[in-house]
Amino acid sequence: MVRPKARVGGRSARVVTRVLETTLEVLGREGFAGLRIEDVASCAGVNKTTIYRRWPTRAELVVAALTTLATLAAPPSAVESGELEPDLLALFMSATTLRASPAGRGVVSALIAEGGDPEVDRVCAELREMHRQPARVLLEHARARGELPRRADIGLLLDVLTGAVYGRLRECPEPLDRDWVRRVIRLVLSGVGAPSRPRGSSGS
Amino acid sequence: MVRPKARVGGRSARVVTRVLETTLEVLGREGFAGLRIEDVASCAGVNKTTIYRRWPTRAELVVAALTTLATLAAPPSAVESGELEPDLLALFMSATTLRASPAGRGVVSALIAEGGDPEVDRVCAELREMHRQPARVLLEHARARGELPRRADIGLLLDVLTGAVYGRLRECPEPLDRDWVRRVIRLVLSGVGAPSRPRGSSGS
DNA sequence: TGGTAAACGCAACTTACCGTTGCGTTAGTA
DNA sequence: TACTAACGCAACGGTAAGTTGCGTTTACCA
Repeated sequence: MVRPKARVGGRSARVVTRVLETTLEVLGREGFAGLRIEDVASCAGVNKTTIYRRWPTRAELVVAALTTLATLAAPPSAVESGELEPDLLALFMSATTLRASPAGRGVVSALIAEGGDPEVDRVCAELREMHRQPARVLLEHARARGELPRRADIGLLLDVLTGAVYGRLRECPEPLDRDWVRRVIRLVLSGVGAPSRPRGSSGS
Repeated sequence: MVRPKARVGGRSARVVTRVLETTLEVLGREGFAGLRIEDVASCAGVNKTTIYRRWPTRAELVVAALTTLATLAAPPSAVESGELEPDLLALFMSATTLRASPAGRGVVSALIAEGGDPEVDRVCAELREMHRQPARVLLEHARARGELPRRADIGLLLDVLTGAVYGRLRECPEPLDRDWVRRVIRLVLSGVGAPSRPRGSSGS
């Protein structure tokens, strides 16, 4: 069996990068339902045949775009200041930061959208779990150092926090209101029995 | 100007009812993206031309289905026992009850889905607000009788509660876990400073 | 009870996008 | 420089959207 010599550099790599990047852009503009292959092709300056040969179905294209461009799809590594509330706030606000770039909007729309296609849904669920992970770490560290009670249910906290934030992101396209996010975090942390910080002394 | 005699009873009414009901069923099965007019037509035992003449676009059909069948789309009138936690629990669990009927699944999918069409999205937002209303009333009554502190932010409570529940409904199709919903409610109510009920004595 | 026309069924049509195929051309690799 | 993987291009068939014309059914009213 003669292994065909794969061409990894040069034109092929350029095409792959451009197509996947454009896919995320169009995904952010039109959503999954409105994503047309020919639209992606023309925006990427590529013939649609090229796309079909590499990614047979629309779902595979979107899956590839979300998984391959890991640098974009990956959640921001949380910078821990050591205080739970401002760390969580910074983390959740990063969704708004992510939306600043065209491809980032595609990632966010994948985080909050139902694709309709089972394979796409699976990848979106993975992506959501990836984005939950930094928050989970923050909560676990906070519990380890006593900022959260030892019996705190971190899974439940994550469900409520991410549910509220993603729900808000889904319902209106405007950037997150920093103060609203802060109040959500305070409400939930206070519910689990975390010591509340004074109302005024929050870093902007 | 001769007013055309409208035909409200008989065949026309039967057709309208059957089509709109079928639309919700198909919406629950396939989602908005996968809803095909010809599919609705055949399932309703009606020619597709009939649908197009009455509802020119797919969006208008879905909007009509969601708004006209108000008895299905309407949220369950909350039966107040006088205690906040079990009332909220019963209210949120009704989403699962709603899903028992084929058309109810269409309503639920409209509550949690992004349509892609702006008009459909607007109606879905209205529908969500309709379903938030009973919970809002429960919370306001609870605050009025002192079960919640006077300074409790009811809008915020609703954002967090519905965000968590709808997020859960969206991510997996299984019925809501009653105990999980109860823990969400307790977490949030405890956060706002509501007196917590004993852990065991909840009317399952 | 019969006449009128609103509403429906049916078939044929255009349009749009999907996804495929064959073939010529470009450009990475040896 | 020779080879060929990968791309561009054009044309194709398939499916569903949405439209139109016309004949048929049937609700409404005199």
